[in-house]
Amino acid sequence: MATIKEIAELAGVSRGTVDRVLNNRGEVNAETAARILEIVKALDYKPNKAGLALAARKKRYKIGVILFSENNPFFDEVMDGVSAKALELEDYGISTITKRVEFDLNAQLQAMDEFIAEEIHGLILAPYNHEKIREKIDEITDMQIPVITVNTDIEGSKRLAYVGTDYFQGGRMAAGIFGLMMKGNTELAIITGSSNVLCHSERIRGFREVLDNNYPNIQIAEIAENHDDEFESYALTKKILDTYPKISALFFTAAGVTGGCKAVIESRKSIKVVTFDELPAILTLLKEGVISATIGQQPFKQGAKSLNILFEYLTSGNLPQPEDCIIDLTMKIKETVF
Amino acid sequence: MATIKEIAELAGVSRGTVDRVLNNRGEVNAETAARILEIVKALDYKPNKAGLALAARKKRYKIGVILFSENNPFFDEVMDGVSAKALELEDYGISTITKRVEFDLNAQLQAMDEFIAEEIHGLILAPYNHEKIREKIDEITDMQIPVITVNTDIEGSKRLAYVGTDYFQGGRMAAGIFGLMMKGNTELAIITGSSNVLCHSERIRGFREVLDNNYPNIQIAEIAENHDDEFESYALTKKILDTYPKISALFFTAAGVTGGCKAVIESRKSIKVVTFDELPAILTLLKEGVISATIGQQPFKQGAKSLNILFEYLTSGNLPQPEDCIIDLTMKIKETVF
DNA sequence: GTGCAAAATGTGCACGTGCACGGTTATTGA
DNA sequence: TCAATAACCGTGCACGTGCACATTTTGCAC
Repeated sequence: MATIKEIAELAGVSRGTVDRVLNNRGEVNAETAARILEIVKALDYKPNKAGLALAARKKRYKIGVILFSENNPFFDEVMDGVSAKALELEDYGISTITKRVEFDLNAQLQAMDEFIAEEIHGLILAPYNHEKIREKIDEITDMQIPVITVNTDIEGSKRLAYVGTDYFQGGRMAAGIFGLMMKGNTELAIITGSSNVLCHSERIRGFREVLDNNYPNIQIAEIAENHDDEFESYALTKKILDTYPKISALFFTAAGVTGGCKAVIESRKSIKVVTFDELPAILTLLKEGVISATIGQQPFKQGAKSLNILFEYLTSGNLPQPEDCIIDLTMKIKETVF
Repeated sequence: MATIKEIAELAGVSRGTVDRVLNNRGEVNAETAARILEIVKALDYKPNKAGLALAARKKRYKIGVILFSENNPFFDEVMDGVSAKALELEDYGISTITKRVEFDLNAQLQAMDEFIAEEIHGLILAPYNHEKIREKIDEITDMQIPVITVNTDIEGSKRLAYVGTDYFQGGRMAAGIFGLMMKGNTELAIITGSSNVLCHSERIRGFREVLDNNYPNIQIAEIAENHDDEFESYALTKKILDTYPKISALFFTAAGVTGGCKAVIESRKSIKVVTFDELPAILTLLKEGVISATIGQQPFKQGAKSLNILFEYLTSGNLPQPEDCIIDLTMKIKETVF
């Protein structure tokens, strides 16, 4: 692997000149610069990471992390992922500050402002979906502070990248699972969350696409909306199971799963349930056979990936590859839980 | 983060003395050593990775990689994982040499001997399951060269770690998928490979465990053994489908999948097929709906993980955590293939 | 050709670690 | 008491990079 010193010797100049060319700092004779760049290209020079890290040790990067905290084990895992990566990158000048805020527009805006005041060098944000958040993200980005949206994207914002799953694809996957499980003409219902939350609407869109094209035998009897309230979801599910006796499956787009499952258990009917995430409560229901399958979003990986992207961007200027940012969905069934 | 220099200042000695204590090189006064170790512990000192890498740049680690090559796209992907990690670790003194050998005892033994002669510092091996390979692994390990078995383990050998999936768990997962898909009393057949190859026997063991305990409605009509020969598998499958007209599903433990599926297509029956891996041929069959689900073994990840474990061991002396070495199984259905 | 900026280039240090070498005390033997 | 030896410890360099500063070369007016 080539070093700056080697390039300098080959070009017949000193390390300093090569350095100036590589980091376009200071004036260098055009011919010399061209010669150096040629050698750089020929040797496929890439700066040594260890040397880079050592030299950059004086300037540390402070990364702000804003996640939701409403007794949400999902974001606990995102946090674990960030922390694990932070430990790994400690030697490379990365440190993190975290704020866990309620699911509330103003709380989030305030947290963002506080981080600006603290002069962070990058921000990882699980965003509340609102125009004002988009504006604030753009404002921060314009200050040369890269922002990563994690788990939920704010489309049209100037964020550096979105790290999370593909909601549409998640819906398709759920439909595929029902397609495997269900025989003959049958009905199912969808229990979803607030329709203005992207994850629900997109999952339903993907779900429908697969059903329409591949499984005409499966009909959607009703799409019921709850508001992340377990009791509301319980009542809703109960009513649906009473109203449509032919229903044999339920698709939860993520909200109110435990409440809904309570109604399923009480109904004593054989209902196939598919949902998202691998929270302890869901895994328990999976193990008990109430939930047939659950689609995981790898929150730990989302957290780790987010920080890694910021690290690469801040230390090397590397832009994230869009395909790297989309986290794979996983699928769990009873036999994969212990 | 503490450095050797800081520790030295606190202990009132020089960097050299601290270095001698940390790397137990040379003689140090017992009291001084104790004092230093106390400070080390108090500050939770961990050597700076960048400094370490820079200092170790003179001594490079040569890692040998032995994988099978019988037009096997699976090991191509393992190789890709190794290569990707190798690129990442290039700056930390890691280089790799690869040998792709046929599925043959002597070819593998010879490759191992050649690597010994080349004075490798570590070995990643997709082992041929044979007593002589176990002996050779032990011999290499006794020479202070760590060995990683990848994809298949050689149990009882002195290898540093096994990186790969849990075969037993893979069988359980397959059974779980059939459990979801199949209704009422029904029969299935298992198409497997050589019974002395661990992956087949273990998968069947796991498969049976789940069926016996959870799905008494599913009966195993026959377990047929082929020898990784697509035509043999085709004939075998054809015969089974003729012999047992009630059969509604096939479980391939990994060998002869395309041949078997050819017979399934020709039979024009509705047969649920579950198998392993995500080779192009299998993904095509999945997309076409011939295969219902396939269980992935993340070969890329296996390769990357193997090299990473060797790196950690060689540069820092870190021993791998057993739970880190077991690679998660993934599950793909039609809707997750593009 | 002399002076004098400006442009171009060279040099030295810091970062944290490993390691070779040299140096300074205690301890032993005569 | 003195030299010889062992036990113990300090110093300097290398590794690759970034950056501040020093130095040389060039261009230009007089």
